[in-house]
Amino acid sequence: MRSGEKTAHAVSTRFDGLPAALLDWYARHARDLPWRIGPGERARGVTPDPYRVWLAEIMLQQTTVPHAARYFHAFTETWPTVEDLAGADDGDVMAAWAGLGYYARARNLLKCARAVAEAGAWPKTEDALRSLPGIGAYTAGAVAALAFGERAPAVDGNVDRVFARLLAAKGPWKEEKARIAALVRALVPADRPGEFAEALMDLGATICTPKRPNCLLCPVRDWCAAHGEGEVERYPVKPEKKARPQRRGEVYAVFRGGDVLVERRPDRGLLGGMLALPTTEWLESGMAERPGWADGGDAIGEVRHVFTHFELRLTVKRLTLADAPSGFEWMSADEAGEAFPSVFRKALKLAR
DNA sequence: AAGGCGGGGGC
DNA sequence: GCCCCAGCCTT
Repeated sequence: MRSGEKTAHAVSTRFDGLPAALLDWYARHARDLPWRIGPGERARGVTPDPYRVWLAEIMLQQTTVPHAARYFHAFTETWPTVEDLAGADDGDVMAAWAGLGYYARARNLLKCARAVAEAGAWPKTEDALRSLPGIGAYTAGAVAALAFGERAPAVDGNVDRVFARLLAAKGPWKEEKARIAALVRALVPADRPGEFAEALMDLGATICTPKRPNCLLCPVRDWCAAHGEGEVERYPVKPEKKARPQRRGEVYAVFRGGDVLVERRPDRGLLGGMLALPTTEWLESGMAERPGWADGGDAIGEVRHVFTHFELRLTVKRLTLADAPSGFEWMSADEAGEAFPSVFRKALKLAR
């Protein structure tokens, strides 16, 4: 027997009964989330609004449920349909996303909404969804399964962890993830792909947690190789992370009455497209050049902020100017504070 | 294939 | 402090 056949056959019987056991558990323990319809409604043929499913999935990328939920309510209140969002002002959307992070998501959110509004309808297959801005492998599968009932897998960090444990996956993490993706695709039940996706995510979020998993309550424990080994928390085995370097710079809180000086950051790169305070470059060593108009300000303190790949210490200087330097403009400090990403919110709060 | 890209909460 | 989280895009 060729190894491919052997693997495929082993997979097909190894997890017999797991989807049914998982769905049975989900019928009793599904989380009630704002973008979901319950198992009961789904059984009566109700399907969720693709716009709400998509919006939630984008917000949930690398983001916790409680954090995303607050933004989900605000967005659906302000822009109830994808056509509403497509017609929104860019700055309004970026301001509404402020504080949620990974701002390329918001830029792609608008691109995607406008593409869908222009087309007049959502693409309804995994492959077609995958080609839209901001929709990758996970989100395409999730929207296809949840909103359109396609037999597609939704493999996120939760599902990777669950299957790393079921398989006691000891190999290189990249290879294990590819193996898991293929396995989950093969296991999706044709009649209930959306509930299967939600069930796996709920299992990962509430039972098969990163720390102290609750194996006693796990509906798929009988299939779990890691539980058999008695070392569930050992999995998944991920590559080591690199240390975060330190960067430093200055940021300027420049006031004119109740207004503060702001700029719009370029669309690419860190905090791209976001409203910002004037700042020097942020360097690991050496002193960044200070703009001439910023000489003479009072250093009033320091803010620290952690980004994905570096830690930042910013000296905050406060000053007043009569005229806005080229490239900057005045905005009410209250309004600016709402539209800033977190690092500039911290600096403004310190300076006020 | 690897690295850039936010932010908050749990422990 | 360190960990992780409903990942995607660019190079």
